Formats: sequence, structure tokens, C-alpha cells
Amino acid sequence: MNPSKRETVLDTAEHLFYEEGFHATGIDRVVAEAGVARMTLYNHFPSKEALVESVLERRYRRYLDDLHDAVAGRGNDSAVAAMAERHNEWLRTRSRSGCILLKAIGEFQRHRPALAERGRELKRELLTLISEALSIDGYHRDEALAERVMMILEGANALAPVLGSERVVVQVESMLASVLGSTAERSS
Amino acid sequence: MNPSKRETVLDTAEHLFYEEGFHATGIDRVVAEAGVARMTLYNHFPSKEALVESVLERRYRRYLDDLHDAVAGRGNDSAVAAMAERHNEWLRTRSRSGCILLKAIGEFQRHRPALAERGRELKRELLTLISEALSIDGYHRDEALAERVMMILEGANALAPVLGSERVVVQVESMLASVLGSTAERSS
DNA sequence: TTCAAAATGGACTGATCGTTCTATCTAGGT
DNA sequence: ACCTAGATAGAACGATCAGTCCATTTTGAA
Repeated sequence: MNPSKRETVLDTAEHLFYEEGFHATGIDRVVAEAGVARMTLYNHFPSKEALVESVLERRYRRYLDDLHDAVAGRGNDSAVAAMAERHNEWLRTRSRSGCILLKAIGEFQRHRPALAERGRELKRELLTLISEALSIDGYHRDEALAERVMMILEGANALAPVLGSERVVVQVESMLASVLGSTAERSS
Repeated sequence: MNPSKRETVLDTAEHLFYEEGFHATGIDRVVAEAGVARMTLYNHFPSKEALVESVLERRYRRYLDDLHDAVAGRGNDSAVAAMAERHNEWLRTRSRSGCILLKAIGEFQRHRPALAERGRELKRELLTLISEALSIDGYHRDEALAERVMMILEGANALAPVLGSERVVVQVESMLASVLGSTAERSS
């Protein structure tokens, strides 16, 4: 069975919102690019805001699930290293223009506070995921360390559009080693 | 003498563009908030694009100059530490919603490539500034190290809207120590 | 006091925004 | 063959967009 119209709309909207911005991308543009009637979109999503939320939810859920899977299926690497490696894969292939969530928070924090807050929630899920990976690796209840690791990943996201993904991924590994290595609190 | 109308427009536009987004902020909104006639704006700036560019230029120039001054006027701190401290001051007071340049690059990379490229140029100026500070501190020609330091600052910018400036500034110092400390290349 | 430059406010253009409506068409299951 | 649910194209809505024009008022320096 072909991808449903709904999925087509989500794919197209994700691409356009991510590459061209949320406010700068009109509904007409989405339906034209998706090859779908305008009312088809509105049958699946009650408003543009709802469409944006679905796009964010779907994309970031995939990203979080991907990181989770990387940890679960890692070989000899540490959990955090496996996670960072999977993040780097996103940087190389799907996330060359920064983090879609931070873009959305920036564009909607005033105009649609609920949307921005949902974005922050998803970001906190990433922080939790990092915390859990650190626990697996023997760093227990070190929230500050998790924040530092997250800052590495977000720094890479932010600078990818400036320095390019290639340059940025190699610094992720280097910084991860520095930040983990200089911690004396490891308990196993 | 009162601040010129031009400065008033720039102040207002900077605030609105930064807090509410570029595409989401109309000219009408800017002139209303600035308490200025629409034609006054268009007498000083030929287009919205020109206004955006002036806003970016002015704000980021101030930021870069500020970092430069911090290095020049530092006490016993290292150059990079003085720079990071000044960056943290921006995070606490003027830059709580992420980096205005990265926001602009995100919103304009497709619609106004020239604007986005100008943004990237200014970002490269920051990288140069960091490189120079590292040179002062005895790390010579280590471009990768400069990129790592920059990733710390940008990671902090990116996460400030999620974790808050307070949490983020303390991690900057910690990470700076890790990243500099784990380098064996220091030559003085 | 004079005079030019700067600023004003409001009308106006054509384009585009998100959203709704309607009438027609297409598919798939019974 | 029939029915229904979904998809279609396109017109239309009021609101807002960036940008222009203009006649009038305010300003500041000579």
C-alpha cells in the first residue's frame, strides 16, 4: 500500500518547515509540493499549528527512538558513545540545518506558547535519555554531567549550518572524551 | 540629544526579531512599537531585508566587540576564560533566547541566501576571535580546538531557552576546563 | 525668522496568509 | 450496480504582508 496522504503531507511539511522555516512556509506550498488538495490536509490536521505539532512530534520521536535503539544495540562501546555516534549519523544525513525543535521554539515561543512548551518537553526527554545512558556507564545521578553532554550535542547541531557536519562530528567525539574523562565521580 | 529615530527603529526591530522571529514580525509591528511613521523606517532602510541585515550587523558587532574588550581588559584570567566569562554575561542578560544569527540563518537560508551568508561570515569572525584568544594563551594554530570552544558557547546559546541561562553558564566553565585541560599541545 | 530636511499618518496596491465552502469526482467494498 | 468515504480543484473569506505615494506638520540650523 502506498504511503497514505497523511504521511505524504507530514513528509513534505517536515522537509519544508525544517529547511525553509515555519512562518515562511505557507499551507499552499505544502499542499502543492505534496501533490494533495488543500482540503485533504485540513481533513487530517485541523490547523497549521496542529500540523506543526505533528511534524515536530514525529521527527523528534524518531530521533529519540533512534538514540534509544543505538544504546540498546551497542557493541563494546559505552552507552553514551553509542548515543553520540548515532547523533553524529543524524548530523551527517538528516540534521544538517540545526535542530528542528529549537527552531520551532524560537519561532513560536511568543505566538504559540503551547507549541514551544511541547518542544521543551521533548528536549527534556533527550536530557533524560542522556542521563539514563550515563547511568548505564556508571555515572550515577549526575544531572550536571548530562547537561554537559547535551550541550555537546546541541553545540554540534547549532554549528552544523556554519562549519558543516563533517567538521562538527569529529569535535563531538573529542569533546565527549574530554568531558567524560575529566570527571572523577565515576563509580564503576 | 535623543537617540535618533534610526536607532529607535533598530532597537525595536532587534527586540522583536529576536524574541518573536523575523518572518513573524511585520513592518507594521515594528513602526507601531517604535512609535514612528512607516515612511521613517523606509527612509532609513530600503527594505525589510536591509533592516534585518542592519539589526544582525549591529547586535553581533557589539557582541564581538564586547568579547574582544573582555580579552583586552582581562586581569589574571586566561584570554579564553575572560572571553567565556563575557559570553556568560550575555547569556545572563541579553541572550536568553538563543543566538540571533543562527535564528536568522535558519529563517533565511532559502529565502535570502545573501543574508544567511552574511550571518555565517559573522559567525566565522567569532571563530577567529576564539583562535586569537587561544593563541594568546599559548595554544597555537589549533583550529580544531577553537571549534570545540565555539561549540561550548553555541551549545550554551542553544540550550539557554530550554534549561535556562543559570544552569547553562555554570556548564560553560566546567566544559571549558575539560576541553582545554585535556589538550597536551599547549606550548607555553 | 526663514527654509529645507525630516517625520507624520493615512490611504492604497497587489500579493499572500490561514481557513472554509461547495460541487464534482474517484475508489473500494457489498 | 450501488453506496459511501475520501480526495479533488477552485472560488472565496477577511486579515495581513511589504512597499509606495502624498499632503501636511514638525524640527533644527543658519
